[in-house]
Amino acid sequence: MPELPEVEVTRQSFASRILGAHVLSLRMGKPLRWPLGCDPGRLEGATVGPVLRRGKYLWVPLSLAGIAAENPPEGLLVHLGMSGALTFAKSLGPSGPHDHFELDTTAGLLRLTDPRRFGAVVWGASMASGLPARLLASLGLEPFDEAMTGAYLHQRLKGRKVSIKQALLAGDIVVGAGNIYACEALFMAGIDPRLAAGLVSRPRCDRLVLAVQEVLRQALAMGGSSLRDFKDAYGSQGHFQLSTRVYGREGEPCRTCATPVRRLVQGQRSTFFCPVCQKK
DNA sequence: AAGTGGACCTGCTAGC
DNA sequence: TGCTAGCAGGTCCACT
Repeated sequence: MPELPEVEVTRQSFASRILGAHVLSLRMGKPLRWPLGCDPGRLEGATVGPVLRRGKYLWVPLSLAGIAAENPPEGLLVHLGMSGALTFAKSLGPSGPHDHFELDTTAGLLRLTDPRRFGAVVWGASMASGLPARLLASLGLEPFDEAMTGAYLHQRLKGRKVSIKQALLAGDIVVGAGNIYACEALFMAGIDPRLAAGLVSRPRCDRLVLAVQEVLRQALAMGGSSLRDFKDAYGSQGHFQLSTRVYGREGEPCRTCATPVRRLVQGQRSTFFCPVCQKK
Protein backbone atom coordinates (compact mmCIF):
# COMPACT_ATOMS: atom_id res chain seq x y z
CA MET A 1 0.00 0.00 0.00
CA PRO A 2 1.94 2.81 1.32
CA GLU A 3 4.11 4.71 -1.06
CA LEU A 4 5.74 8.01 -0.22
CA PRO A 5 2.55 10.09 0.01
CA GLU A 6 0.87 7.62 2.34
CA VAL A 7 3.93 7.35 4.56
CA GLU A 8 4.31 11.12 4.67
CA VAL A 9 0.60 11.63 5.41
CA THR A 10 0.96 9.11 8.22
CA ARG A 11 4.01 10.92 9.58
CA GLN A 12 2.30 14.28 9.53
CA SER A 13 -0.77 12.86 11.23
CA PHE A 14 0.99 11.64 14.35
CA ALA A 15 4.45 13.19 14.64
CA SER A 16 3.55 16.51 16.24
CA ARG A 17 1.20 14.91 18.74
CA ILE A 18 3.76 12.55 20.20
CA LEU A 19 6.74 14.87 19.98
CA GLY A 20 8.15 15.20 23.49
CA ALA A 21 5.88 12.50 24.90
CA HIS A 22 7.23 9.73 27.09
CA VAL A 23 7.03 6.05 26.26
CA LEU A 24 4.88 4.13 28.70
CA SER A 25 5.17 0.72 27.08
CA LEU A 26 5.85 -1.10 23.86
CA ARG A 27 4.10 -4.26 22.75
CA MET A 28 4.88 -6.54 19.83
CA GLY A 29 2.33 -8.98 18.38
CA LYS A 30 2.94 -11.55 15.66
CA PRO A 31 6.35 -11.35 13.99
CA LEU A 32 6.77 -8.70 11.34
CA ARG A 33 9.48 -8.68 8.68
CA TRP A 34 12.30 -8.58 11.24
CA PRO A 35 12.51 -8.99 14.99
CA LEU A 36 12.45 -5.76 17.00
CA GLY A 37 16.09 -6.22 17.93
CA CYS A 38 15.94 -5.12 21.58
CA ASP A 39 14.10 -5.76 24.80
CA PRO A 40 10.87 -3.73 24.52
CA GLY A 41 11.28 -2.79 28.15
CA ARG A 42 14.44 -0.81 27.52
CA LEU A 43 12.49 1.94 25.75
CA GLU A 44 10.11 2.64 28.62
CA GLY A 45 10.49 6.18 29.82
CA ALA A 46 12.19 7.33 26.61
CA THR A 47 11.29 10.72 25.16
CA VAL A 48 9.91 10.80 21.61
CA GLY A 49 11.83 13.07 19.24
CA PRO A 50 10.88 14.48 15.83
CA VAL A 51 9.72 11.72 13.50
CA LEU A 52 11.53 11.65 10.16
CA ARG A 53 10.67 10.00 6.86
CA ARG A 54 13.27 8.52 4.53
CA GLY A 55 11.77 6.94 1.43
CA LYS A 56 8.94 4.77 2.71
CA TYR A 57 10.51 4.39 6.13
CA LEU A 58 9.73 6.35 9.28
CA TRP A 59 12.32 6.95 11.95
CA VAL A 60 10.95 7.53 15.45
CA PRO A 61 13.75 8.86 17.68
CA LEU A 62 13.51 7.67 21.27
CA SER A 63 15.90 9.24 23.70
CA LEU A 64 16.43 7.70 27.10
CA ALA A 65 18.28 10.74 28.38
CA GLY A 66 16.06 13.58 27.21
CA ILE A 67 15.78 14.87 23.67
CA ALA A 68 18.81 17.09 23.39
CA ALA A 69 21.09 15.19 25.70
CA GLU A 70 21.85 12.29 23.43
CA ASN A 71 23.19 12.65 19.95
CA PRO A 72 22.24 10.85 17.85
CA PRO A 73 19.24 9.24 19.57
CA GLU A 74 18.29 5.61 19.36
CA GLY A 75 14.88 4.86 17.94
CA LEU A 76 12.57 2.72 15.87
CA LEU A 77 12.58 2.32 12.12
CA VAL A 78 9.05 1.65 10.92
CA HIS A 79 7.91 0.41 7.51
CA LEU A 80 4.26 -0.07 6.60
CA GLY A 81 4.90 -2.83 4.06
CA MET A 82 2.00 -3.49 1.69
CA SER A 83 -0.88 -3.32 4.11
CA GLY A 84 0.21 -1.43 7.21
CA ALA A 85 -1.46 1.52 8.86
CA LEU A 86 -0.42 3.39 12.01
CA THR A 87 -3.34 4.79 13.94
CA PHE A 88 -4.08 6.16 17.38
CA ALA A 89 -5.93 3.59 19.44
CA LYS A 90 -8.09 4.02 22.52
CA SER A 91 -7.07 1.16 24.73
CA LEU A 92 -4.08 -1.10 25.15
CA GLY A 93 -4.04 -4.58 23.65
CA PRO A 94 -4.91 -5.75 20.14
CA SER A 95 -8.44 -4.99 19.01
CA GLY A 96 -8.17 -7.24 15.97
CA PRO A 97 -6.07 -10.13 14.67
CA HIS A 98 -3.74 -7.85 12.69
CA ASP A 99 -2.61 -5.45 15.38
CA HIS A 100 1.06 -6.32 15.72
CA PHE A 101 2.74 -3.37 17.37
CA GLU A 102 1.79 -0.77 19.93
CA LEU A 103 3.69 2.20 21.26
CA ASP A 104 1.93 3.63 24.28
CA THR A 105 2.98 7.16 25.18
CA THR A 106 1.84 9.93 27.47
CA ALA A 107 0.38 11.63 24.37
CA GLY A 108 -1.48 8.66 22.92
CA LEU A 109 -1.32 5.04 21.91
CA LEU A 110 0.01 4.34 18.41
CA ARG A 111 -0.89 1.00 16.87
CA LEU A 112 0.34 -0.72 13.72
CA THR A 113 -2.30 -2.81 11.97
CA ASP A 114 -0.79 -4.88 9.17
CA PRO A 115 -2.69 -7.91 7.81
CA ARG A 116 0.07 -9.14 5.52
CA ARG A 117 2.90 -8.47 7.97
CA PHE A 118 5.33 -7.25 5.33
CA GLY A 119 5.81 -4.23 7.54
CA ALA A 120 8.59 -3.79 10.07
CA VAL A 121 9.47 -2.17 13.35
CA VAL A 122 13.18 -2.33 14.04
CA TRP A 123 15.19 -0.87 16.89
CA GLY A 124 18.44 0.92 16.15
CA ALA A 125 21.08 2.47 18.40
CA SER A 126 20.85 5.28 15.87
CA MET A 127 19.44 5.84 12.41
CA ALA A 128 22.94 5.33 11.07
CA SER A 129 23.84 2.07 12.74
CA GLY A 130 22.76 -1.54 12.80
CA LEU A 131 19.86 -2.84 10.75
CA PRO A 132 18.27 0.59 10.16
CA ALA A 133 21.47 1.83 8.57
CA ARG A 134 21.69 -1.24 6.37
CA LEU A 135 18.11 -0.85 5.20
CA LEU A 136 18.51 2.85 4.45
CA ALA A 137 21.93 2.60 2.85
CA SER A 138 20.85 1.60 -0.62
CA LEU A 139 18.08 4.16 -0.99
CA GLY A 140 18.15 6.66 -3.83
CA LEU A 141 17.48 10.39 -3.62
CA GLU A 142 14.36 11.85 -2.11
CA PRO A 143 12.17 13.03 -5.01
CA PHE A 144 12.10 16.60 -3.70
CA ASP A 145 15.81 16.76 -3.01
CA GLU A 146 17.35 19.62 -4.95
CA ALA A 147 19.88 17.16 -6.37
CA MET A 148 16.98 15.27 -7.99
CA THR A 149 17.36 16.61 -11.50
CA GLY A 150 17.01 15.32 -15.04
CA ALA A 151 20.78 15.27 -15.30
CA TYR A 152 21.09 13.07 -12.20
CA LEU A 153 18.36 10.71 -13.39
CA HIS A 154 19.86 10.46 -16.87
CA GLN A 155 23.27 9.74 -15.41
CA ARG A 156 21.95 7.00 -13.10
CA LEU A 157 19.89 5.33 -15.84
CA LYS A 158 22.81 5.16 -18.24
CA GLY A 159 23.50 1.66 -19.48
CA ARG A 160 20.66 0.07 -17.56
CA LYS A 161 18.67 -2.44 -19.55
CA VAL A 162 15.71 -2.90 -17.26
CA SER A 163 12.54 -1.06 -18.17
CA ILE A 164 12.16 2.49 -16.96
CA LYS A 165 9.17 1.35 -14.90
CA GLN A 166 11.25 -1.19 -12.99
CA ALA A 167 14.11 1.26 -12.59
CA LEU A 168 11.75 3.75 -10.94
CA LEU A 169 10.29 1.10 -8.66
CA ALA A 170 13.66 -0.23 -7.56
CA GLY A 171 14.19 2.78 -5.32
CA ASP A 172 17.96 2.90 -5.61
CA ILE A 173 17.82 5.97 -7.87
CA VAL A 174 14.80 7.80 -6.51
CA VAL A 175 12.69 6.69 -3.56
CA GLY A 176 9.00 6.98 -2.92
CA ALA A 177 7.30 6.05 -6.16
CA GLY A 178 5.75 2.61 -5.81
CA ASN A 179 3.55 0.83 -8.28
CA ILE A 180 0.75 3.38 -8.40
CA TYR A 181 2.87 6.52 -8.66
CA ALA A 182 5.46 5.01 -11.01
CA CYS A 183 2.66 4.20 -13.46
CA GLU A 184 1.12 7.63 -13.02
CA ALA A 185 4.41 9.50 -13.41
CA LEU A 186 5.28 7.64 -16.61
CA PHE A 187 1.87 8.50 -18.00
CA MET A 188 2.32 12.17 -17.12
CA ALA A 189 5.74 12.19 -18.75
CA GLY A 190 4.44 10.39 -21.86
CA ILE A 191 6.98 7.58 -21.57
CA ASP A 192 6.25 3.95 -22.46
CA PRO A 193 6.90 1.90 -19.30
CA ARG A 194 8.62 -0.80 -21.37
CA LEU A 195 11.34 1.50 -22.67
CA ALA A 196 14.80 0.43 -21.51
CA ALA A 197 15.91 2.76 -18.72
CA GLY A 198 19.19 3.54 -20.44
CA LEU A 199 17.35 4.77 -23.53
CA VAL A 200 15.38 7.52 -21.83
CA SER A 201 16.70 10.75 -23.33
CA ARG A 202 17.94 13.63 -21.25
CA PRO A 203 14.91 15.87 -22.05
CA ARG A 204 12.58 13.05 -21.11
CA CYS A 205 14.47 12.58 -17.85
CA ASP A 206 13.77 16.23 -17.12
CA ARG A 207 10.09 15.64 -17.73
CA LEU A 208 10.06 12.44 -15.72
CA VAL A 209 11.56 14.10 -12.66
CA LEU A 210 8.89 16.80 -12.84
CA ALA A 211 6.19 14.16 -13.33
CA VAL A 212 7.28 12.12 -10.33
CA GLN A 213 7.30 15.25 -8.19
CA GLU A 214 3.95 16.40 -9.52
CA VAL A 215 2.13 13.12 -8.99
CA LEU A 216 3.51 12.80 -5.47
CA ARG A 217 2.51 16.39 -4.70
CA GLN A 218 -1.02 15.77 -5.95
CA ALA A 219 -1.35 12.53 -3.98
CA LEU A 220 -0.05 14.21 -0.85
CA ALA A 221 -2.61 16.97 -1.24
CA MET A 222 -5.37 14.33 -1.43
CA GLY A 223 -4.20 12.48 1.65
CA GLY A 224 -2.62 9.64 -0.34
CA SER A 225 -4.34 6.66 -1.95
CA SER A 226 -6.57 4.29 -0.02
CA LEU A 227 -7.09 1.20 -2.16
CA ARG A 228 -7.87 -0.92 0.83
CA ASP A 229 -6.08 -0.56 4.13
CA PHE A 230 -4.56 2.87 4.18
CA LYS A 231 -5.58 5.39 6.83
CA ASP A 232 -3.73 8.16 8.62
CA ALA A 233 -3.27 8.11 12.39
CA TYR A 234 -6.79 9.44 12.89
CA GLY A 235 -8.39 6.90 10.56
CA SER A 236 -8.92 9.25 7.61
CA GLN A 237 -8.60 7.75 4.16
CA GLY A 238 -6.85 9.24 1.13
CA HIS A 239 -8.63 10.08 -2.11
CA PHE A 240 -5.99 10.01 -4.82
CA GLN A 241 -7.16 6.58 -6.02
CA LEU A 242 -10.22 8.31 -7.45
CA SER A 243 -8.15 10.41 -9.79
CA THR A 244 -5.54 8.02 -11.17
CA ARG A 245 -4.96 8.47 -14.90
CA VAL A 246 -3.97 4.87 -15.59
CA TYR A 247 -3.42 2.83 -12.41
CA GLY A 248 -6.21 0.30 -11.91
CA ARG A 249 -8.01 1.45 -15.06
CA GLU A 250 -7.39 -1.44 -17.48
CA GLY A 251 -9.86 -1.27 -20.39
CA GLU A 252 -11.17 2.15 -19.37
CA PRO A 253 -10.65 5.11 -21.69
CA CYS A 254 -7.48 7.15 -21.36
CA ARG A 255 -8.43 10.49 -19.85
CA THR A 256 -6.48 12.23 -22.60
CA CYS A 257 -7.16 10.30 -25.80
CA ALA A 258 -9.88 7.77 -24.88
CA THR A 259 -7.80 4.78 -25.99
CA PRO A 260 -8.41 1.85 -23.59
CA VAL A 261 -5.79 1.71 -20.86
CA ARG A 262 -3.68 -1.43 -21.04
CA ARG A 263 -2.24 -3.64 -18.32
CA LEU A 264 0.92 -5.69 -18.57
CA VAL A 265 3.20 -7.42 -16.11
CA GLN A 266 6.75 -6.23 -15.47
CA GLY A 267 8.86 -7.84 -12.79
CA GLN A 268 5.78 -9.63 -11.45
CA ARG A 269 3.94 -6.34 -10.92
CA SER A 270 1.06 -4.91 -12.91
CA THR A 271 1.80 -1.88 -15.05
CA PHE A 272 -0.97 0.31 -16.43
CA PHE A 273 -0.38 2.62 -19.39
CA CYS A 274 -1.89 4.31 -22.41
CA PRO A 275 -0.46 2.78 -25.59
CA VAL A 276 -1.05 6.01 -27.50
CA CYS A 277 -0.04 8.76 -25.07
CA GLN A 278 3.07 6.93 -23.86
CA LYS A 279 5.79 6.43 -26.45
CA LYS A 280 9.03 4.51 -26.71
C1' DA B 1 27.33 -5.21 -11.72
C1' DA B 2 22.95 -5.96 -13.34
C1' DG B 3 19.00 -8.72 -14.05
C1' DT B 4 15.64 -12.38 -12.66
C1' DG B 5 12.61 -14.85 -9.83
C1' DG B 6 11.21 -16.54 -5.34
C1' DA B 7 10.06 -15.51 -0.80
C1' DC B 8 7.51 -13.45 3.00
C1' DC B 9 1.67 -13.43 4.57
C1' DT B 10 -3.29 -12.68 4.51
C1' DG B 11 -7.55 -11.28 2.38
C1' DC B 12 -10.52 -10.27 -1.26
C1' DT B 13 -12.77 -11.03 -5.76
C1' DA B 14 -13.89 -13.10 -10.08
C1' DG B 15 -15.05 -17.14 -12.23
C1' DC B 16 -16.46 -21.75 -12.51
C1' DT C 1 -23.36 -21.52 -2.23
C1' DG C 2 -18.66 -22.99 -2.24
C1' DC C 3 -14.08 -23.74 -3.94
C1' DT C 4 -9.94 -22.08 -6.43
C1' DA C 5 -6.90 -19.21 -8.83
C1' DG C 6 -5.17 -14.92 -9.19
C1' DC C 7 -4.23 -10.57 -7.54
C1' DA C 8 -2.87 -6.72 -4.11
C1' DG C 9 0.24 -0.42 -2.17
C1' DG C 10 7.01 -3.56 -0.87
C1' DT C 11 11.58 -5.09 -0.95
C1' DC C 12 15.05 -8.43 0.53
C1' DC C 13 17.80 -12.19 -0.90
C1' DA C 14 19.89 -15.95 -3.59
C1' DC C 15 21.16 -17.08 -7.90
C1' DT C 16 22.83 -16.48 -12.91
